[in-house]
Amino acid sequence: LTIMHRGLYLVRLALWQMSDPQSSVMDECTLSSLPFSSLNHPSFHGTPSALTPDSSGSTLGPLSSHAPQGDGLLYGQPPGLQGVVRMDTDRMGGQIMGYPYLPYSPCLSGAASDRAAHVLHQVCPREFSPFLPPPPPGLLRQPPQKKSLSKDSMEYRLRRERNNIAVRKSRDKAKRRVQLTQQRAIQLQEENHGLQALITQLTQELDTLKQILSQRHLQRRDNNLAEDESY
Amino acid sequence: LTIMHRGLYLVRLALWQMSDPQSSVMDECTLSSLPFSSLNHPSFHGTPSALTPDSSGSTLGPLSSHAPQGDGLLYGQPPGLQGVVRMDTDRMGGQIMGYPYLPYSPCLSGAASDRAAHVLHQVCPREFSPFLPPPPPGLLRQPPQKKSLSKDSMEYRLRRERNNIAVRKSRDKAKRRVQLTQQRAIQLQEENHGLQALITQLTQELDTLKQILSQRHLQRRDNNLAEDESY
DNA sequence: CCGTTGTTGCGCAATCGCTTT
DNA sequence: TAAAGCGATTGCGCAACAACG
Repeated sequence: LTIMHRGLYLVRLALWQMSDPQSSVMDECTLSSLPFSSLNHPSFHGTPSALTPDSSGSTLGPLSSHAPQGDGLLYGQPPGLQGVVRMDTDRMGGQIMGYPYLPYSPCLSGAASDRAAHVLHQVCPREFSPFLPPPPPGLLRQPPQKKSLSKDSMEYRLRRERNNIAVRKSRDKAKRRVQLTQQRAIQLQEENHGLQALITQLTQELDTLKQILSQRHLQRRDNNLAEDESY
Repeated sequence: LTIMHRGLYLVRLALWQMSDPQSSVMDECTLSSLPFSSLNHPSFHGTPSALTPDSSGSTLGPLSSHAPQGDGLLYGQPPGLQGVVRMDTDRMGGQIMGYPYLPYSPCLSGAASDRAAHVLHQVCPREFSPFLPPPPPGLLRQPPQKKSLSKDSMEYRLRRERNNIAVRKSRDKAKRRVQLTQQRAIQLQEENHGLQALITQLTQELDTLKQILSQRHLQRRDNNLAEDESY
């Protein structure tokens, strides 16, 4: 079991790394264009999604609120709900080598967005709105109750397996993206150093020339003065 | 077991120092110091680790080999095993804002070090060595059988909860790191543009001065010629 | 509207690296 | 010196969405 496991993993990893993004060149700048959307909205909860078995999940509710270290009080409780903020990258055929990959997350700031998202989730959560009158009940299913796929159903396993594949693919893509960003940052840094050196050199040259010019100027003025005197 | 452990650790350390990708440039400022280790070894399998319950995992073995689309044949089988390459960042209090965070992955360049690790893995894998005679069985436990923590034991839940907290923390850190890298890349890019502009300006200035100087030169020579003539 | 693929947070298990015993 | 303990990482599967088609 595990041997196969490792073997297959190695194969996948090797193949992945073989892809070898030779982005080393990428000439000068580029990157400016940032076709990134941002900040999706939370959307509602009541949608049980098509792939939900008997919901006998392994969440193991209790025992989750003591936060051992002083990690800043965070990480204490197991939050719930996820994926409220997305970034909608890709969506054009898996373009990884396309430059605009830097601004991955739309909320480059606080890292608190997740928790914020959760809060937001709890704030405007449930149904359409508590302020609006309930829509005609004949047009919406309160509990959509799509399909309660049993855990051992073939359909369920098929869906799970497909999703697992998608997940692996997506994570590989994310990893590549991060690596590219890192490479790019390093490259940019080196480029920066080169440019700084060039600027230093140019500045020195300029200073030299300016000095020469001013000396000529003085010299010429002296000459003129001499001529005036001799006049 | 632990002997091999330490031995492999040394090997790993050596490999790390051998790899050292960006030894080429990067001399100037920061970023050069790469406190990132790399190349962990896989270590053995039979060790149930201290935190392993009845192993009634939800792996759900079968049904896992059809790879629907043409995703490149990868992502087909459910691999197993993980964490072959580590980087051992942090380890100083969670420093995130310190610059040296770019080289997250230790294999920024050829990505061959990973393969090397894997190879190493397959080369010296299983037990102490197939070539050595088995050590006195009284001194080593074949299946260490640390503790078969039951899934519902308090100890198990405590460990799980602690690990969950650590995982959340680690992932937050990773996310912050990625975001910082992106920010940094963007900032570097802007800086690059600024430097480019400066270079353009300096070059123009230099050209102008050079022209002026050459003109003065010509003028002075003409003057000299005139004087000579009038002489 | 429904089904499929892509993302993402989370928990689990395996391991690693380091400290303590 | 070896083993135990513990936090940190990471691959993986699951479930809930999100985005398309």
